[in-house]
Amino acid sequence: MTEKPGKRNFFEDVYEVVRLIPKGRVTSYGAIASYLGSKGSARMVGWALIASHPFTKIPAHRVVNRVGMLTGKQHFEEMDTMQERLEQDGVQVVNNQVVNFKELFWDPAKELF
DNA sequence: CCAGTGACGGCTA
DNA sequence: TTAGCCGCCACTG
Repeated sequence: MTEKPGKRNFFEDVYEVVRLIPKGRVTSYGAIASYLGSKGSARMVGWALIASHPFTKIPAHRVVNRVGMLTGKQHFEEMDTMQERLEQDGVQVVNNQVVNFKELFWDPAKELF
């Protein structure tokens, strides 16, 4: 996807944060964007994940929107892939929604540094 | 170059 | 309280 120098830094940063997400935990796009400094640009985080999907192997299934809904499941290899992977991590998902999302929520700005 | 879109989030009615 | 609109940033057509 025509990686350009400079902006790619933002992408790499997203990948690193996502990779640091502990198993059984989930985070939101806004939290990552805020941690990167581009708070408000949560969309860019999602875009970065799309771009990284087939190229960079990262637990993108641990990233959901601020409601805990698996909005991006449609972008996975299969729609159920995201939910299955989450259940594999021990995260309960019902109706495309993470159960106890608030408890499983992992904030990089707080937990990470 | 201009307009539309998109794994979102926060604010206002 | 719930529903809808606008805003941020990058990419495609």
